[in-house]
Amino acid sequence: MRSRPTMSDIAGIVGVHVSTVSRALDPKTCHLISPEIVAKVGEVAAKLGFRPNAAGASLRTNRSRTIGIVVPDITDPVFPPMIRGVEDVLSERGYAVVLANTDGDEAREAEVVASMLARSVDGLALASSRYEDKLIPRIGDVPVVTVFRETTKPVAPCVVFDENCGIRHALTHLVSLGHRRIANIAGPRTISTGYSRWEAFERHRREMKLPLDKRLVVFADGFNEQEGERCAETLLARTSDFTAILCANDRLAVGVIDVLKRYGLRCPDDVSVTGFNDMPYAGRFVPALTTVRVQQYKAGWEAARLLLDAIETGPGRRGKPARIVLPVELVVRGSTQQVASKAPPRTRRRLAAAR
Amino acid sequence: MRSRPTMSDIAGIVGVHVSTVSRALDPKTCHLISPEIVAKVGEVAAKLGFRPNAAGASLRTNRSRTIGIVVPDITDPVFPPMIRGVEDVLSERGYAVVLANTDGDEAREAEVVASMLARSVDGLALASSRYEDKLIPRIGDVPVVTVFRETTKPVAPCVVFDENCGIRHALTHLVSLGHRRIANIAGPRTISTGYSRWEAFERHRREMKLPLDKRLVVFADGFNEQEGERCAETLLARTSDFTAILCANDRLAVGVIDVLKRYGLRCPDDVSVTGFNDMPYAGRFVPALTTVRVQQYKAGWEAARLLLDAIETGPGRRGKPARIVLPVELVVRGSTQQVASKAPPRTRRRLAAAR
DNA sequence: CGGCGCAATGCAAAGGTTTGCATTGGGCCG
DNA sequence: CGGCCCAATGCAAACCTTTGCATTGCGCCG
Repeated sequence: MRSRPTMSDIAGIVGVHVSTVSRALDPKTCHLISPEIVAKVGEVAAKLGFRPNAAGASLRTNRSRTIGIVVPDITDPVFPPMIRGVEDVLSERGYAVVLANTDGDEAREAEVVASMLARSVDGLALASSRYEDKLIPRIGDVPVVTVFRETTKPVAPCVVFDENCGIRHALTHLVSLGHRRIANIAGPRTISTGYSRWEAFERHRREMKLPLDKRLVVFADGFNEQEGERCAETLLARTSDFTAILCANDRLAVGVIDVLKRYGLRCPDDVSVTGFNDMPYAGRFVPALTTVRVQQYKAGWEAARLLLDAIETGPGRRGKPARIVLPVELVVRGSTQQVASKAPPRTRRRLAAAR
Repeated sequence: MRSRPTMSDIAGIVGVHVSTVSRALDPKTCHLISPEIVAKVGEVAAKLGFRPNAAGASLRTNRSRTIGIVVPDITDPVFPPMIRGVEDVLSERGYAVVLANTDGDEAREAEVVASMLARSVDGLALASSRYEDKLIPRIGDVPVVTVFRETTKPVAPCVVFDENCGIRHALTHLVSLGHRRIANIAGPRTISTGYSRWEAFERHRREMKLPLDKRLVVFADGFNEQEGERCAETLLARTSDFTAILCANDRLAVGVIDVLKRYGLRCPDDVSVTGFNDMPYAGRFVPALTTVRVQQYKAGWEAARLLLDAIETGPGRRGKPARIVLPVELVVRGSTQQVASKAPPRTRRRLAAAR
């Protein structure tokens, strides 16, 4: 069982020095070598099934043609399209992608980033950063971008969505349907999306002169169905004096709708609900989710481009890091509807009956 | 800007040889070194923020503590849970995961596998293999497992589902609802799941003495909604003499249901439809999908264990490779229903009207 | 015809870690 | 008290590639 052929093997066969082989095989340096030798080397390499040993190259060059992607949980449907976007850009340029999940845990994130740095990744795409992130500044000299999220201080380039605009669209839509008492299931404010969607809700609520009622705002501790359920329970325990619920994300909305149903409230007949992200299949749910569409794939795509720029132009740390804001789009579906004129009292009655 | 600290740096500070540092840092060899030195080395390493350079280690040992996962498309919801299962097992043991998509393209798969081999992955989990796979035998001496899929010749260990049992459950369920004329949207027979689900359908159709009608079987070229739509169109163009459609996977079923609706046929009122996989959120679709639940996460988990075994026990190529078959479970939801006594003629009439 | 420059190739070091073998020193047994 | 063994550590090679510099040989210009 011969082990993997190396450049020395090729050099031996062709009868040249190993450095010649190295140059012949590299498109950027093969012009230095006579065409015949380049041809012969290529031929022998192919016959032997030669594959350059990445470890050797990495050791010498301190680069690995590998980048890391860190997400909270690949099982959350918003991430796969983003990851795919990154991979599509990068694999075309010969980069490999190493992936890790953190479950939103800060310590775990530090671990996986360390493990990636140990593997000499050339760049990192973080979709798991917190709004006040302590980790990124300590990463040092490997390029980092954040995707879907950003940090309070612009410490790394980021690709984010126009959250403010998205929330404004959703709220405007609800108001145009006659809703005035609108609850907000907000995301965790420790995460930029959670924070800015909540902030946008408050801003536009004021501007649209909707009534202020602190009971109508509940903060989730995570972006998932379970938290959506918990928050809906909390909300309903406080009051049922609302006709619509704006949720900071689709999965929260799904959980909320489940609880409404459990309490005998129908969506959208009794309560309209909006989500955010337009996650895959959101249009096939029952009810089909009215939500804000974001370009998940594009975000990954842009993040990868940013990363490539940073990697290939070196540490151009001049001025502020780039901040790409992708436009969003409201998608109106079945989970929102014109407010029923007599909705609030009826809601209350049903709720009482369900207890 | 100091570059990354190395073992030499630590050795210099502590005043020992670099090999001593190496041994002190490795849990498997640190018993060879006096406890005081181990402590001091650990201390200095921590202070310096030392991270072993994986390239150096990999060069020396020919192992990288990295494994590769190859999937057709991470955007297909069945894969993320599986990937997560692999990662959970592996990351705990200090392995990193590199991920690649192939879009089911054979050449692309060869490419990404080559790129992973160049990076000295210690193992490969393939969810993209074809039934007659030419690639795996050429991989050589790095352990491979296939997940979700298998090959005709048992050339590598695999983790698959009990497809036969799943199809039997689905078919039994439909028959118990009074369906007799049942169409089959089968998957590509070039893929083991496609092949064995189709084969199981035929076997159990015979055993249950359901009528044989070749027009009722349509083969998809891929497991996605678009192919589901195409196949449904094909089926309807041939005949509408059926009351149920058994689909080889959920995404096909989703596409099928779309087309039925477009033709004015309601699911489940006019036609019952079953899927396979119970992909995430399949229970929230409209109609909620009756389908066969498979353990995606568990499959990844088992695959990772198999891989670890193979990696750590060396090439124990004795006997046939392991074949783990995970049990499945029928999940009855809203897309199937008792056959309407007058369904077939009515179906036909509606179909005619839609044209 | 001599010298210069350039094209093609060789040389050797470097990069960080691991590991078989060598060395040292101390303790223990005979 | 001498010899032996073991524990602790050092030494050096090996893993494979890249790359700055050296070398060679040839062609061309002056």
